[in-house]
Amino acid sequence: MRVSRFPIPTLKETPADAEIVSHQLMLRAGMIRKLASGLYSWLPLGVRVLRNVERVVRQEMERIDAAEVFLPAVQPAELWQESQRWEQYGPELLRFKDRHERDFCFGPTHEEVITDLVRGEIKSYRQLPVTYYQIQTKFRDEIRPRFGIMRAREFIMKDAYSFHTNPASLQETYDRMYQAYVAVFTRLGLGFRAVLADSGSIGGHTSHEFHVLADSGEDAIAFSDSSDYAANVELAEAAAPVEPRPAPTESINTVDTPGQHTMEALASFMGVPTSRCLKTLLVKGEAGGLIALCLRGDHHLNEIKAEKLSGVLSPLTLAEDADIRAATGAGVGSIGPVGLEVPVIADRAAAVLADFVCGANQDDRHLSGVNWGRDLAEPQVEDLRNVVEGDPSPDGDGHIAIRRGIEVGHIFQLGTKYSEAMEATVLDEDGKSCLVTMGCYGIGVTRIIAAAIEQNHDDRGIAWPAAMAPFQVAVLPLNAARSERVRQAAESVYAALSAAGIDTLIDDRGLRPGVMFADMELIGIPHRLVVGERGLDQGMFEYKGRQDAEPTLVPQSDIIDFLQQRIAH
RNA sequence: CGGGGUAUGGCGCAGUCUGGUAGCGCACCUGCUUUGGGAGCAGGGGGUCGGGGGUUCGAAUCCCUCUACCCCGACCA
Repeated sequence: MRVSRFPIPTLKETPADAEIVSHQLMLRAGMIRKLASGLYSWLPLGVRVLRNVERVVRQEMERIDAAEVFLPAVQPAELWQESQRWEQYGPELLRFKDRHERDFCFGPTHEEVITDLVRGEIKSYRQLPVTYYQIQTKFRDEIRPRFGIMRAREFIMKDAYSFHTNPASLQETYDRMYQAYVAVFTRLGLGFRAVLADSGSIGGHTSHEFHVLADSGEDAIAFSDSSDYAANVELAEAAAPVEPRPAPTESINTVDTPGQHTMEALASFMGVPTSRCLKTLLVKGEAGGLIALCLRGDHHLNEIKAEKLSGVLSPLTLAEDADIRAATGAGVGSIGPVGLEVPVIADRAAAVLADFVCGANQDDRHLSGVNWGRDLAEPQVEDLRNVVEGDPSPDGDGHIAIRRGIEVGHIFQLGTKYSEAMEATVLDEDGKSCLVTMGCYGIGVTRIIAAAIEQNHDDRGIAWPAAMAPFQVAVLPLNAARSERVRQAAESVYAALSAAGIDTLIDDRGLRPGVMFADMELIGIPHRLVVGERGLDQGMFEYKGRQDAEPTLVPQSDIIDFLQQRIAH
């Protein structure tokens, strides 16, 4: 392509409302422009990157025999009512009516549509297993779109759905899909990890997320420092302390604690570490009453773990202030489990505290020297908290380290959640009707692009991994307007590279060298070829890789071979 | 939705407190010079100051109201 006919509107200045580097660079490189909150137009350069990512994804899907489909973005409410998700999904689901006042939504995902398709088309176990996939625009009305393309409302996703007669077959496809994901992210040149994950609202059980490791990531990933254990912090088990609870040494005592409403303030006021304080949270129970959740003062509640406990309302809902006062006689900040008339569930670490500090259920008063089993009943003990750096690894090998990750893929074993709700059945060998078992597998195609930039940039701009680069080579003629020799040499090498099947961009804008250099570095073209009088006098082109410190001279006659080799690895 | 902030030419900003009819840098257009790391000089075009209402002789500036966008928290590929 010629830059004169392939507009790349680069920006010298960083747009004020772009927070993270990938967002800034995508705007500056002229890949995207914002239309409205969470909605972006893709310019020609961005589209080329997008197509490259899609191509790799398609190839790896085809390699494991997944078949591509294209599904409606607009979906009828009836389908979502069948799966119960019309009610469950909440305001994130963009709903609207057509001219006949019929309810529709813009698909945030396609489980319902694909299940509907399959139940109509697949009748026999002989047709299974089968895997469909789609690469399409989806829409989620995010509470807070941010970070540009990273958390947009409209985004492109690859979703695959597999259908089976039994869990073993699902496991087999799941494993192949896992390997396909490893292949996709490896080919795209990303530093990533597969981690154990929660399956969330989509349902099902076994689940892995694929995360690109980056400090700007929105997810916290727990790793073992000595084994290959990796899990989303949401899911990582906090092992029970090995040390037993110490014997009580203090007696219970009521202390006036005016104005001490945070754990930090309370701990310093009482002269104890926050790890000797007990934090009590009141949440709504399934039966309508309240349930007290107790944690060590230095630990944080894991809401996903909490809402999975029987008796606790899901989704987890904190009690209203009025209900808290009615149940405890005090306000938030002064509540504790002693004398409380509601069920008490303590985190494993909180359950081995002795002589601890907790709220007295009277405003501005706390208790010190409190002990389970002596001053109040032994609580129900559960894993309630987020793991923290230094915790023992749940697999018993090593200790937990926590890093940030960008979730770019997620695979689930759905089981029969959707087939049951939507009555997707096939006839088995015995001619009996049985529910199909499903898996689903997502890749955030647009998000991958932002994640790749987070991992591959420097102070000059983007440095694309080869598989994503919008062009492989940039040909830069210096002073072509003054030198017919330069112009012709540049045109002929451009033609030769293009003929050799190499994606090449020639900067024929006739700008000063510095501008071309800066633009090509900003947009991240991996290989740069400078054509100037100086080099031509020696029969040379000047080559520089995006990450190279110094250019190298390459004989004109060798240039195609030379570049093909560079591009190949 | 709660808390904080912003809105002035394509982009980045000043001007707002203390009302007097809009400015700077970059970008854009023309000409000349220049040309191996974002050129120089000269000339030029472009803004209902987010919308509506009000106060005033006069509003970017003060008051009311609406909207959009950004940041911090709860949602997810």
